[in-house]
Amino acid sequence: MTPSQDIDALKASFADFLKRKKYRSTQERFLVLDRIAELDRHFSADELYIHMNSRGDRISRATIYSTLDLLTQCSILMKHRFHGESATFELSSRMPNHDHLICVECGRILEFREEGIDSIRDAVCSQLGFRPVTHSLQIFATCHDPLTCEYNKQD
Amino acid sequence: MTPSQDIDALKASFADFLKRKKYRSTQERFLVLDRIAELDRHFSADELYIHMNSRGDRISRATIYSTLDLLTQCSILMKHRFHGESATFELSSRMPNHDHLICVECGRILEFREEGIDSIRDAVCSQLGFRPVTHSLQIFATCHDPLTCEYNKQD
DNA sequence: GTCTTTGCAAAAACTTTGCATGCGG
DNA sequence: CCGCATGCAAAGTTTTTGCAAAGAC
Repeated sequence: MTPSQDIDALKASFADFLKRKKYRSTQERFLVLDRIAELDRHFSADELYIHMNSRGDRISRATIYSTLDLLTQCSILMKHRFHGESATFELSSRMPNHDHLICVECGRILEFREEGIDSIRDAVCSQLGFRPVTHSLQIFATCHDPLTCEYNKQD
Repeated sequence: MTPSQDIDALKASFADFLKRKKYRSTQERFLVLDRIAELDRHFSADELYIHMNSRGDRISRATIYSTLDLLTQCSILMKHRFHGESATFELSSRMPNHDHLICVECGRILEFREEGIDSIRDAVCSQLGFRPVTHSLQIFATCHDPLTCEYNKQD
């Protein structure tokens, strides 16, 4: 999905951010970015930690958390907080400008694109005197067919 | 802000939900709803626990968490997960259909209303075969004037 | 060489669970 | 009175922090 050629662009962008903020360019920070590109899906900090260590990288949770925070600061990563879960991350470039629909019955997460949201975001920001960085729209909904949902206590 | 006459409507709606789901109508559950209406703002589970106990109510965290979950299930409460924070709740009726803009520099949270979001939500749901329950739009942005933001490491 | 970053483990923050007691139906 | 709900404390999760050692500049 993400063409591998994009990874170099992400690394360049990350390197630029680190330099601007006077943070150091360490091997671990770029290794984390590599492995995230490899995963190419939603993931939690701990899932990434397990992925990397089972793959042979020796890296600590502290470094993972710290690097995820840096990557989120510079918008390479998008950080989501869906209900009841630990934080979920994904590459912003993986599927630009998409949002999420969460089934409140079974917890499924669907991705969708809706062009109109960007203009709403920009309008709100200019009205309140802010410069938009990013957004996260979460729609909570139930299946029309309750049989496909597992945890419906009512039926 | 929330007229106190609304509290009875909320209680009736909660009672109805409990009956439908065959949950018991306990004093604690309605007391929690009373105190939430009293707060009339965003709050975390622990803030409510402290509010109630410093007010003289003797209630446990377990009951708070359990009741907040019930109140969220029946849409009386809205549960938000902003970045890096514990879950934040608020009465849905407090300011219907509003969303949040979060300043990524200083963490301020502003509330706003934007009518267009509802139609986007409904369109997405009908397209994907879901029935909308609620939504949460979080816009992350920076102040135009960086001086009003505190944590900007760059300057 | 200096000073940030890392790894490790311990701690903190937040939430859930187990069990005995209490109260709603 | 039966059985779910509560209170308490303990355990579970997720994330952060302190400190010594390693690595970036």
